[in-house]
Amino acid sequence: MENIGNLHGVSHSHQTGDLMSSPHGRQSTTSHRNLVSHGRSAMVSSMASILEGAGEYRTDHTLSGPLHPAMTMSCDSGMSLSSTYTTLTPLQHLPPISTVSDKFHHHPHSHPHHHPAHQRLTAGNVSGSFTLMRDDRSLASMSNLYSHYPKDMSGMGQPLSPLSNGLGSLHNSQQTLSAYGPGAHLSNEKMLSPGGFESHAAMLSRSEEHLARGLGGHGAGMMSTLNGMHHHSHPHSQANGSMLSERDRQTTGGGQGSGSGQVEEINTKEVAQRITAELKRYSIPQAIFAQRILCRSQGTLSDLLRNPKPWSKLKSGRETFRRMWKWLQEPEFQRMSALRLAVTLVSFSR
DNA sequence: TTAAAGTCAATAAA
DNA sequence: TTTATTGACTTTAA
Repeated sequence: MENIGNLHGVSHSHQTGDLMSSPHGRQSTTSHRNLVSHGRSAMVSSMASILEGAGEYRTDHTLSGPLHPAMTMSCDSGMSLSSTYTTLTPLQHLPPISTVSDKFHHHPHSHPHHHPAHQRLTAGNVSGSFTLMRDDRSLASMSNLYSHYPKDMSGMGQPLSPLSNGLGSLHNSQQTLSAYGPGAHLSNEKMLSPGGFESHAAMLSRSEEHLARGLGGHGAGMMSTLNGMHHHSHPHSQANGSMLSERDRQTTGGGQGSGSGQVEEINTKEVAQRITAELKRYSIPQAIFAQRILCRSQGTLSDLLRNPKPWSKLKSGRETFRRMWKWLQEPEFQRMSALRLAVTLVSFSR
Protein backbone atom coordinates (compact mmCIF):
# COMPACT_ATOMS: atom_id res chain seq x y z
CA MET A 1 0.00 0.00 0.00
CA GLU A 2 2.70 2.27 0.61
CA ASN A 3 3.54 2.13 -2.95
CA ILE A 4 0.19 2.98 -3.79
CA GLY A 5 0.46 5.84 -1.62
CA ASN A 6 3.26 7.15 -3.60
CA LEU A 7 1.55 6.77 -6.76
CA HIS A 8 -1.17 8.40 -5.26
CA GLY A 9 0.80 11.30 -4.61
CA VAL A 10 0.80 12.08 -8.15
CA SER A 11 -2.75 12.41 -8.51
CA HIS A 12 -3.03 14.17 -5.39
CA SER A 13 -0.80 16.79 -6.33
CA HIS A 14 -3.63 18.76 -7.47
CA GLN A 15 -5.05 18.65 -4.15
CA THR A 16 -2.07 19.71 -2.49
CA GLY A 17 -3.31 23.10 -2.26
CA ASP A 18 -6.32 21.95 -0.56
CA LEU A 19 -4.48 19.87 1.78
CA MET A 20 -2.43 22.62 2.86
CA SER A 21 -5.32 24.59 3.68
CA SER A 22 -6.82 21.91 5.64
CA PRO A 23 -5.07 21.54 8.82
CA HIS A 24 -5.90 18.06 9.30
CA GLY A 25 -5.27 16.78 6.06
CA ARG A 26 -8.45 15.13 6.35
CA GLN A 27 -8.61 14.95 2.74
CA SER A 28 -5.40 13.33 2.33
CA THR A 29 -6.44 10.82 4.72
CA THR A 30 -9.41 10.34 2.78
CA SER A 31 -7.70 9.47 -0.27
CA HIS A 32 -5.77 6.97 1.47
CA ARG A 33 -8.66 5.43 2.85
CA ASN A 34 -9.87 4.59 -0.47
CA LEU A 35 -6.71 3.30 -1.67
CA VAL A 36 -5.89 1.40 1.20
CA SER A 37 -9.11 -0.10 1.65
CA HIS A 38 -7.73 -2.42 4.06
CA GLY A 39 -5.47 -4.64 2.31
CA ARG A 40 -6.81 -7.71 0.90
CA SER A 41 -4.98 -10.28 -0.99
CA ALA A 42 -3.52 -9.31 -4.24
CA MET A 43 -6.17 -10.83 -6.18
CA VAL A 44 -8.72 -9.42 -4.09
CA SER A 45 -7.20 -6.15 -4.28
CA SER A 46 -8.01 -5.84 -7.84
CA MET A 47 -11.52 -6.47 -7.12
CA ALA A 48 -11.44 -4.35 -4.21
CA SER A 49 -10.25 -1.61 -6.26
CA ILE A 50 -13.23 -1.85 -8.28
CA LEU A 51 -15.36 -1.46 -5.40
CA GLU A 52 -13.45 0.68 -3.32
CA GLY A 53 -12.29 3.03 -5.66
CA ALA A 54 -9.34 1.58 -6.05
CA GLY A 55 -6.71 0.58 -4.63
CA GLU A 56 -4.44 -0.46 -7.06
CA TYR A 57 -5.19 1.14 -10.05
CA ARG A 58 -1.92 2.44 -9.51
CA THR A 59 -0.40 -0.78 -9.17
CA ASP A 60 -0.45 -1.03 -12.70
CA HIS A 61 -0.09 2.46 -13.19
CA THR A 62 1.49 1.67 -16.31
CA LEU A 63 -1.78 0.88 -17.56
CA SER A 64 -3.61 3.37 -15.75
CA GLY A 65 -3.33 5.74 -18.50
CA PRO A 66 -5.14 3.67 -20.90
CA LEU A 67 -7.82 2.65 -18.86
CA HIS A 68 -10.93 4.25 -19.09
CA PRO A 69 -13.03 4.25 -16.27
CA ALA A 70 -15.95 4.15 -18.10
CA MET A 71 -17.52 1.41 -16.45
CA THR A 72 -17.16 2.36 -13.06
CA MET A 73 -19.46 4.96 -12.56
CA SER A 74 -17.92 7.47 -10.78
CA CYS A 75 -18.07 10.48 -9.22
CA ASP A 76 -17.97 13.22 -11.47
CA SER A 77 -18.78 16.49 -10.72
CA GLY A 78 -21.69 16.36 -12.71
CA MET A 79 -20.85 18.77 -15.18
CA SER A 80 -17.73 18.66 -16.77
CA LEU A 81 -18.69 15.95 -18.95
CA SER A 82 -17.72 17.54 -22.02
CA SER A 83 -14.63 19.01 -20.83
CA THR A 84 -13.71 15.98 -19.13
CA TYR A 85 -14.15 13.96 -22.00
CA THR A 86 -11.79 15.95 -23.81
CA THR A 87 -9.19 15.05 -21.53
CA LEU A 88 -10.16 11.59 -21.64
CA THR A 89 -9.76 11.12 -25.21
CA PRO A 90 -6.19 11.76 -25.34
CA LEU A 91 -5.42 9.63 -22.52
CA GLN A 92 -6.99 6.58 -23.51
CA HIS A 93 -5.35 4.63 -25.99
CA LEU A 94 -7.79 2.04 -26.27
CA PRO A 95 -6.95 -0.70 -24.27
CA PRO A 96 -6.92 -3.99 -25.66
CA ILE A 97 -8.56 -5.02 -22.72
CA SER A 98 -9.56 -8.37 -22.57
CA THR A 99 -11.71 -8.40 -19.70
CA VAL A 100 -13.83 -6.20 -17.85
CA SER A 101 -11.85 -6.60 -14.86
CA ASP A 102 -9.00 -5.08 -16.57
CA LYS A 103 -10.80 -2.06 -17.15
CA PHE A 104 -11.94 -1.99 -13.83
CA HIS A 105 -8.90 -1.99 -12.26
CA HIS A 106 -7.14 0.31 -13.79
CA HIS A 107 -9.17 2.94 -13.70
CA PRO A 108 -7.49 5.87 -13.07
CA HIS A 109 -8.15 6.22 -9.83
CA SER A 110 -10.26 7.22 -7.86
CA HIS A 111 -10.41 8.72 -4.87
CA PRO A 112 -13.76 9.62 -4.71
CA HIS A 113 -13.98 12.34 -2.49
CA HIS A 114 -12.24 15.40 -3.01
CA HIS A 115 -14.55 16.60 -5.46
CA PRO A 116 -13.96 20.00 -4.77
CA ALA A 117 -10.48 19.40 -5.26
CA HIS A 118 -10.62 18.04 -8.55
CA GLN A 119 -12.63 20.58 -9.92
CA ARG A 120 -9.77 22.69 -9.74
CA LEU A 121 -7.46 20.28 -11.10
CA THR A 122 -4.73 22.36 -10.96
CA ALA A 123 -2.30 21.70 -13.14
CA GLY A 124 -0.60 18.90 -12.03
CA ASN A 125 0.79 17.42 -14.99
CA VAL A 126 -0.11 14.01 -15.09
CA SER A 127 -2.17 14.20 -12.20
CA GLY A 128 -4.40 16.51 -13.94
CA SER A 129 -5.12 14.05 -16.51
CA PHE A 130 -5.86 11.36 -14.23
CA THR A 131 -8.09 13.33 -12.31
CA LEU A 132 -9.99 14.36 -15.19
CA MET A 133 -10.40 11.01 -16.45
CA ARG A 134 -11.84 9.76 -13.46
CA ASP A 135 -14.01 12.60 -13.07
CA ASP A 136 -15.50 12.00 -16.11
CA ARG A 137 -16.06 8.65 -16.26
CA SER A 138 -19.15 9.96 -15.41
CA LEU A 139 -22.23 8.22 -15.98
CA ALA A 140 -22.28 9.48 -19.36
CA SER A 141 -19.41 7.59 -20.47
CA MET A 142 -20.59 4.66 -18.84
CA SER A 143 -23.84 4.88 -20.36
CA ASN A 144 -22.33 5.05 -23.65
CA LEU A 145 -20.48 2.02 -23.19
CA TYR A 146 -23.48 0.23 -22.39
CA SER A 147 -25.53 1.85 -24.84
CA HIS A 148 -24.01 0.16 -27.66
CA TYR A 149 -24.51 -2.87 -25.78
CA PRO A 150 -28.15 -3.04 -26.13
CA LYS A 151 -27.84 -3.50 -29.73
CA ASP A 152 -26.15 -6.67 -29.28
CA MET A 153 -28.65 -7.62 -26.87
CA SER A 154 -31.54 -6.84 -28.91
CA GLY A 155 -31.74 -10.40 -29.52
CA MET A 156 -31.90 -10.96 -25.92
CA GLY A 157 -34.74 -8.81 -25.34
CA GLN A 158 -36.42 -11.34 -23.34
CA PRO A 159 -34.13 -11.45 -20.56
CA LEU A 160 -34.24 -7.87 -20.20
CA SER A 161 -37.77 -7.48 -20.05
CA PRO A 162 -38.19 -8.94 -16.81
CA LEU A 163 -35.67 -6.92 -15.41
CA SER A 164 -36.59 -3.92 -16.83
CA ASN A 165 -39.24 -3.86 -14.50
CA GLY A 166 -42.05 -4.77 -16.30
CA LEU A 167 -42.83 -1.45 -17.48
CA GLY A 168 -40.44 -0.89 -20.10
CA SER A 169 -39.72 -4.36 -20.77
CA LEU A 170 -37.80 -4.88 -23.81
CA HIS A 171 -37.80 -1.44 -24.60
CA ASN A 172 -35.49 -0.71 -22.01
CA SER A 173 -32.70 -1.96 -23.88
CA GLN A 174 -33.58 0.12 -26.73
CA GLN A 175 -34.35 2.92 -24.61
CA THR A 176 -31.05 2.96 -23.34
CA LEU A 177 -29.76 3.51 -26.64
CA SER A 178 -31.91 6.19 -27.68
CA ALA A 179 -31.85 7.70 -24.44
CA TYR A 180 -28.34 8.48 -24.54
CA GLY A 181 -28.52 9.43 -27.99
CA PRO A 182 -28.91 12.82 -29.22
CA GLY A 183 -31.44 14.39 -27.42
CA ALA A 184 -33.44 11.62 -26.63
CA HIS A 185 -34.53 11.29 -23.22
CA LEU A 186 -35.93 8.32 -21.98
CA SER A 187 -39.34 8.28 -21.56
CA ASN A 188 -39.18 7.85 -18.24
CA GLU A 189 -41.52 6.05 -16.55
CA LYS A 190 -39.36 3.31 -16.85
CA MET A 191 -38.87 2.13 -13.59
CA LEU A 192 -39.55 3.43 -10.49
CA SER A 193 -42.09 0.99 -10.07
CA PRO A 194 -41.09 -0.26 -6.86
CA GLY A 195 -41.39 -3.75 -7.34
CA GLY A 196 -39.76 -3.61 -10.47
CA PHE A 197 -36.40 -4.47 -9.88
CA GLU A 198 -36.49 -7.96 -9.27
CA SER A 199 -35.16 -10.42 -11.24
CA HIS A 200 -32.30 -9.46 -12.90
CA ALA A 201 -29.79 -11.06 -11.06
CA ALA A 202 -29.57 -13.82 -13.39
CA MET A 203 -29.59 -11.69 -16.27
CA LEU A 204 -27.10 -9.51 -14.84
CA SER A 205 -24.57 -12.06 -14.95
CA ARG A 206 -25.29 -12.51 -18.50
CA SER A 207 -25.26 -8.91 -19.18
CA GLU A 208 -22.04 -8.51 -17.57
CA GLU A 209 -20.49 -10.93 -19.80
CA HIS A 210 -21.73 -9.17 -22.72
CA LEU A 211 -20.67 -5.99 -21.38
CA ALA A 212 -17.32 -7.22 -20.94
CA ARG A 213 -17.17 -8.22 -24.43
CA GLY A 214 -18.75 -5.18 -25.67
CA LEU A 215 -16.63 -2.96 -23.73
CA GLY A 216 -13.59 -4.58 -24.81
CA GLY A 217 -14.66 -4.14 -28.27
CA HIS A 218 -15.60 -0.90 -29.59
CA GLY A 219 -16.59 0.48 -26.42
CA ALA A 220 -14.10 3.12 -26.53
CA GLY A 221 -14.96 4.22 -29.91
CA MET A 222 -18.48 4.45 -29.09
CA MET A 223 -17.81 6.43 -26.19
CA SER A 224 -16.19 9.08 -27.95
CA THR A 225 -18.83 9.29 -30.42
CA LEU A 226 -21.57 9.39 -28.09
CA ASN A 227 -19.88 11.54 -25.78
CA GLY A 228 -19.92 14.10 -28.28
CA MET A 229 -23.46 14.43 -27.79
CA HIS A 230 -24.12 14.86 -24.38
CA HIS A 231 -26.42 12.40 -23.61
CA HIS A 232 -26.62 12.25 -20.16
CA SER A 233 -29.68 13.92 -20.13
CA HIS A 234 -31.62 10.96 -19.61
CA PRO A 235 -31.94 11.30 -16.08
CA HIS A 236 -34.82 13.09 -16.08
CA SER A 237 -37.45 10.86 -16.15
CA GLN A 238 -39.08 11.04 -13.16
CA ALA A 239 -41.63 8.79 -13.52
CA ASN A 240 -43.57 8.17 -10.68
CA GLY A 241 -43.41 9.86 -7.68
CA SER A 242 -40.00 10.53 -6.92
CA MET A 243 -39.94 13.74 -8.51
CA LEU A 244 -42.09 16.27 -7.21
CA SER A 245 -42.21 18.30 -10.18
CA GLU A 246 -42.64 16.45 -13.16
CA ARG A 247 -42.78 18.78 -15.85
CA ASP A 248 -39.63 19.46 -17.29
CA ARG A 249 -37.91 16.45 -17.61
CA GLN A 250 -39.94 14.97 -20.08
CA THR A 251 -39.64 17.60 -22.39
CA THR A 252 -36.25 18.07 -21.84
CA GLY A 253 -35.40 16.54 -24.82
CA GLY A 254 -32.80 18.54 -25.97
CA GLY A 255 -32.12 21.24 -24.05
CA GLN A 256 -31.25 20.70 -20.86
CA GLY A 257 -28.97 18.38 -20.75
CA SER A 258 -27.01 20.76 -19.42
CA GLY A 259 -25.24 18.89 -17.44
CA SER A 260 -25.31 17.74 -14.29
CA GLY A 261 -28.64 16.76 -14.70
CA GLN A 262 -30.61 19.34 -13.33
CA VAL A 263 -33.29 17.48 -12.04
CA GLU A 264 -35.75 19.70 -10.61
CA GLU A 265 -37.09 18.38 -7.53
CA ILE A 266 -36.51 15.03 -6.20
CA ASN A 267 -38.51 13.42 -3.57
CA THR A 268 -35.60 12.68 -1.39
CA LYS A 269 -37.47 10.49 0.90
CA GLU A 270 -38.64 8.29 -1.81
CA VAL A 271 -35.31 8.15 -3.47
CA ALA A 272 -33.79 7.20 -0.19
CA GLN A 273 -36.26 4.44 0.26
CA ARG A 274 -35.72 3.13 -3.17
CA ILE A 275 -32.03 3.16 -2.90
CA THR A 276 -32.27 1.41 0.36
CA ALA A 277 -34.49 -1.19 -1.13
CA GLU A 278 -32.26 -1.76 -4.07
CA LEU A 279 -29.19 -2.04 -2.03
CA LYS A 280 -30.84 -4.59 0.06
CA ARG A 281 -32.27 -6.44 -2.77
CA TYR A 282 -28.98 -6.86 -4.39
CA SER A 283 -27.01 -7.02 -1.27
CA ILE A 284 -24.96 -4.06 -2.16
CA PRO A 285 -23.26 -2.60 0.84
CA GLN A 286 -23.73 1.04 1.44
CA ALA A 287 -20.06 1.56 1.38
CA ILE A 288 -19.82 0.29 -2.15
CA PHE A 289 -22.68 2.25 -3.44
CA ALA A 290 -21.63 5.33 -1.63
CA GLN A 291 -18.20 5.26 -3.07
CA ARG A 292 -18.84 4.02 -6.52
CA ILE A 293 -21.94 5.83 -7.36
CA LEU A 294 -22.07 8.74 -5.07
CA CYS A 295 -18.51 9.28 -4.22
CA ARG A 296 -19.37 9.70 -0.66
CA SER A 297 -18.53 7.80 2.43
CA GLN A 298 -20.64 5.09 3.89
CA GLY A 299 -21.56 7.18 6.85
CA THR A 300 -22.80 9.93 4.69
CA LEU A 301 -24.93 7.65 2.66
CA SER A 302 -26.34 6.01 5.69
CA ASP A 303 -27.35 9.32 7.06
CA LEU A 304 -28.89 10.46 3.85
CA LEU A 305 -30.81 7.31 3.50
CA ARG A 306 -32.13 7.40 6.96
CA ASN A 307 -32.66 11.06 7.32
CA PRO A 308 -33.20 12.54 3.94
CA LYS A 309 -33.77 16.20 4.07
CA PRO A 310 -36.43 17.70 1.95
CA TRP A 311 -35.23 18.83 -1.40
CA SER A 312 -36.02 22.37 -0.60
CA LYS A 313 -33.64 22.34 2.26
CA LEU A 314 -30.79 20.94 0.37
CA LYS A 315 -28.07 22.92 -1.18
CA SER A 316 -25.07 21.25 -2.53
CA GLY A 317 -26.36 18.09 -1.08
CA ARG A 318 -28.76 17.90 -3.94
CA GLU A 319 -26.05 16.59 -6.10
CA THR A 320 -25.86 13.49 -4.05
CA PHE A 321 -29.52 12.87 -4.41
CA ARG A 322 -29.33 13.53 -8.07
CA ARG A 323 -26.81 10.84 -8.40
CA MET A 324 -28.96 8.46 -6.57
CA TRP A 325 -31.82 9.45 -8.70
CA LYS A 326 -29.89 9.01 -11.86
CA TRP A 327 -28.77 5.69 -10.81
CA LEU A 328 -32.29 4.66 -10.23
CA GLN A 329 -33.11 5.85 -13.63
CA GLU A 330 -30.57 3.77 -15.35
CA PRO A 331 -31.71 0.61 -16.91
CA GLU A 332 -31.38 -2.06 -14.44
CA PHE A 333 -28.71 -4.02 -16.00
CA GLN A 334 -26.78 -0.98 -16.62
CA ARG A 335 -26.91 0.45 -13.24
CA MET A 336 -26.36 -2.77 -11.56
CA SER A 337 -23.70 -4.21 -13.65
CA ALA A 338 -20.91 -2.19 -12.31
CA LEU A 339 -21.91 -2.55 -8.78
CA ARG A 340 -23.05 -6.00 -9.11
CA LEU A 341 -19.92 -7.13 -10.65
CA ALA A 342 -18.02 -5.45 -7.99
CA VAL A 343 -20.02 -7.05 -5.33
CA THR A 344 -19.72 -10.37 -6.92
CA LEU A 345 -16.08 -10.11 -7.16
CA VAL A 346 -15.83 -9.18 -3.64
CA SER A 347 -17.79 -12.03 -2.51
CA PHE A 348 -15.52 -14.21 -4.40
CA SER A 349 -12.65 -12.86 -2.64
CA ARG A 350 -14.11 -13.59 0.63
C1' DT B 1 -17.82 36.33 11.89
C1' DT B 2 -21.40 33.18 12.33
C1' DA B 3 -24.44 29.64 11.04
C1' DA B 4 -25.88 26.08 8.21
C1' DA B 5 -25.01 22.49 5.05
C1' DG B 6 -22.36 18.63 3.64
C1' DT B 7 -18.86 15.26 4.37
C1' DC B 8 -15.54 12.38 6.32
C1' DA B 9 -13.67 9.12 9.28
C1' DA B 10 -13.75 6.76 13.48
C1' DT B 11 -16.24 3.86 16.05
C1' DA B 12 -20.27 1.89 18.19
C1' DA B 13 -24.02 -1.20 17.38
C1' DA B 14 -26.32 -4.89 14.99
C1' DT C 1 -19.50 -7.52 8.03
C1' DT C 2 -22.62 -3.89 7.40
C1' DT C 3 -25.07 0.00 9.12
C1' DA C 4 -25.80 3.88 12.37
C1' DT C 5 -23.99 7.60 14.97
C1' DT C 6 -21.26 11.39 15.83
C1' DG C 7 -17.52 14.87 16.35
C1' DA C 8 -14.60 17.51 13.49
C1' DC C 9 -13.80 20.01 9.55
C1' DT C 10 -14.63 22.61 5.01
C1' DT C 11 -17.42 25.35 2.23
C1' DT C 12 -20.79 28.67 1.37
C1' DA C 13 -24.01 32.15 2.26
C1' DA C 14 -25.76 35.69 5.16
